[in-house]
Amino acid sequence: MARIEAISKVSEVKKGEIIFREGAKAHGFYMVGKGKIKVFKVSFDGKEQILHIYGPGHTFGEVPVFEGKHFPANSMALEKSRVIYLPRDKFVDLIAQLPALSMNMLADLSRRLREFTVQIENLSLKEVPARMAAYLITLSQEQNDCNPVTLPISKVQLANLIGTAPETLSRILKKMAQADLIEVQTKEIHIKDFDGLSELAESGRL
Amino acid sequence: MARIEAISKVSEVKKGEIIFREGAKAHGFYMVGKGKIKVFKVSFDGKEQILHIYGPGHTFGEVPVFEGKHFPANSMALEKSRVIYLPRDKFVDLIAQLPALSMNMLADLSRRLREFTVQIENLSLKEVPARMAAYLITLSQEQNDCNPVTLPISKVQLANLIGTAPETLSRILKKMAQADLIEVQTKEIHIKDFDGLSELAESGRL
DNA sequence: GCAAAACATTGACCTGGATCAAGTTCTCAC
DNA sequence: GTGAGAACTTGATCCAGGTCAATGTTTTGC
Repeated sequence: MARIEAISKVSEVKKGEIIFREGAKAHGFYMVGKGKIKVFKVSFDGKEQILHIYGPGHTFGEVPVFEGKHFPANSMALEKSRVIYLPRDKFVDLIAQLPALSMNMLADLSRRLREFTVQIENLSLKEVPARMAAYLITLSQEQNDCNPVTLPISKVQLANLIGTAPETLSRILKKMAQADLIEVQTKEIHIKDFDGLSELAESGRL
Repeated sequence: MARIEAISKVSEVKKGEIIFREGAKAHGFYMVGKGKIKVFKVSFDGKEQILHIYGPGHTFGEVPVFEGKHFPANSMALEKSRVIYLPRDKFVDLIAQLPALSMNMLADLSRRLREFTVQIENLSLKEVPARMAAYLITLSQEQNDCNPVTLPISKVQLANLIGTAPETLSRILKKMAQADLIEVQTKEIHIKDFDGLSELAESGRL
């Protein structure tokens, strides 16, 4: 960590600020120090699909460090954040010196590949209610099973993350509440029927 | 390569044979020697989404070598194939001895992450005609721009790869032919309007 | 070389979810 | 605190594409 810090450069970014754009030439990658960063794709007509949201301690934008020269997606701060920049060349030197670091990177990239397989499965094989249920379950686990869970992002962003429109998300939360699965209060969601939600995430229809 | 061969074990698989199932404990990973292997997810009600199809020389199933213990998806031979099995432990030893090998692995995993971002973009932000056009363009590049291109897989598998139903695929190929973009003859597709196809892949509506 | 199975096409129909439009409720800068 | 602008909800409408069913065409195993 100390050696990584020695080669890094910190910068503050405002909410809504772009860190990098898809296709831009990459000379290094980033780590989140504080705040939330979304990595996302944009369609021809402006629709957006979030690939991942990163919080403190997570790195992002590493793909072009190891392969290709350009970023495969865009990134933007979802709130006032601090990001740490790591120049490619110096990081590659560091990897050569520290074999453990390369094993960590391999594990990290593998974990992301696993996450992407889940995201592809969700987008292609599940309907919106199932994706939403799956998201709530993941969220509940991340927030160590406390109840109610707190949505960490706006519902517009959440819609972009699970691949739907805000209107649809709104309707589905309402239906989930009507089915006594959850109780929604702005950003707080109380999970009333965890098993029911799991079933919905697996196989379900609302 | 010689060192890799020394630790590997070859086996022949029939068309339709499963190599590994999602969730199965992994003790190593695979390389294709001959034939075609699909890696795919299956939904609760049996629908299938192909994540990738691997040909000779490509490795697959590495994710659990570096992270987690279980395969994140299923794999099956699309035709009579030969696969080479590489035991995890011996491969990890090899990586420790050969730093260049770990850089190759990092590049390989990064390339796949890049491919998955494209697949997520396609599934979430593009309609079926655009996905099909994009597939044809990729295929044409893979087959060094020769015309006509040859579909390497059945249309059922192709539908599972681009995330649609065979019926829809059929209708879209017909529409593309009507729009004078392509000419279809069983597995041969002659590309008549490459630019039109590119436009369709980017932004398009048919 | 032929039968059976797998693959592919076509038509009719239905539905999940996107889009558009119009309100309502939050939130945050001043 | 308050007002402007996000963010969110709700209703009405529409359509891409999935499903079902029937038929035609290739491929394959023997």
